[in-house]
Amino acid sequence: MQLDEAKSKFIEGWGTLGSAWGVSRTMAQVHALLLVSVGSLSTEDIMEQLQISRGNVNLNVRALMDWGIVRKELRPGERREFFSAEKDIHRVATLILKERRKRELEPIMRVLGEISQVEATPTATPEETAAFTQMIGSIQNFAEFADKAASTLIKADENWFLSTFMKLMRPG
Amino acid sequence: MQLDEAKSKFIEGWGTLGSAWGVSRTMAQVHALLLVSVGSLSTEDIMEQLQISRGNVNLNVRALMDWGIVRKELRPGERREFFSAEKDIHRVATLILKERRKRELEPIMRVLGEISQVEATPTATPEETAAFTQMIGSIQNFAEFADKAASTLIKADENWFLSTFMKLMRPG
DNA sequence: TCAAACTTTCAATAAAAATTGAAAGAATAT
DNA sequence: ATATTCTTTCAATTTTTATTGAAAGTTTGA
Repeated sequence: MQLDEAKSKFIEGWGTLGSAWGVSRTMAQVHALLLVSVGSLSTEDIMEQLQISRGNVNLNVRALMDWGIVRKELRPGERREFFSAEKDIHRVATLILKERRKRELEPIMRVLGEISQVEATPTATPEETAAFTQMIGSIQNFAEFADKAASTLIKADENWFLSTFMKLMRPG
Repeated sequence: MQLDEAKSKFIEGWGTLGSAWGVSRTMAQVHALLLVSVGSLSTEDIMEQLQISRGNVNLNVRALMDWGIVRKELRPGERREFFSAEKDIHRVATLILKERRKRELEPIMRVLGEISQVEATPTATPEETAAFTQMIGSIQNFAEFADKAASTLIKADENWFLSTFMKLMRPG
């Protein structure tokens, strides 16, 4: 397979994966393109390679910068902006986890906290109320567990990466 | 807060969370409704409580059954079907992880495997090709790591649940 | 200060996804 | 065999989300 074809397949696959996880296809594709590009790309480069409009590129590179996984790069003597992706995939994962935790875990935890203080009323049987409280409690517990697990995971991943890196540095 | 209000807030919150993770809002809401309902619900119950059409209910309960987190329940002497959600949240998480692994991890792994055999051509510099191969390799490694971590996590979670359960069973 | 070279914004438009509802299909009882 | 009750399907529609492109905004150099 040729490099260009391989890049296209990656961009397509990454886009599909993204949209399955609630990231817009184009945003994931811009990310993919920057991941497999050696230097940094200008808005026009991205427009051309993905066949999308200027506004769309601008929107998506800014979103990617909000996630902390794409950086703006300024070249001396050039007025226009260039963009490059964080290439360390472990850092990418960490940054995405942190951001999703803030955007999605925290809001649902707040809701769960609020509704866990449901009071017994004549409208609802005590059994119903108890069952509800128990379900919410177990979801809260699980969310806490998942949150801690994710933190541990990030650390484990860093260690794993480090040890792999060390092995590479000291082969044989 | 009253039970009804709390249930509504949960359904809304779960729906929002779902759509952030690539699950349709309505599907997540049907799941949420079943999670906080004590018995099992009929199609009409769901239609009424979520104010959605019959076809929509049918589509979404079947999708939830595909995920293995909702079951069809038949009551003796009743012709219509009733639905209930898996209430053990750890099992829910396990089932969702398994399904997403199959649906999303496996396809992207296949693509990564294919494109990792990119060959050097006159069109692309060796540096470009090498950089690409390295990036794909690190994504493959990471995906494998994440996959193993998820399996471990599920087991850890089961143990955690078991130990919590044991404590509850032997209090004081 | 002005012009040139960019970036950003946003109303209009297009595309994608979700939803409806009625008709067709199944299963069960009489 | 027919009626009844419920489930499933799917073309049409609605809603939501993404995209465009041109105008407005910004920065830099002369």
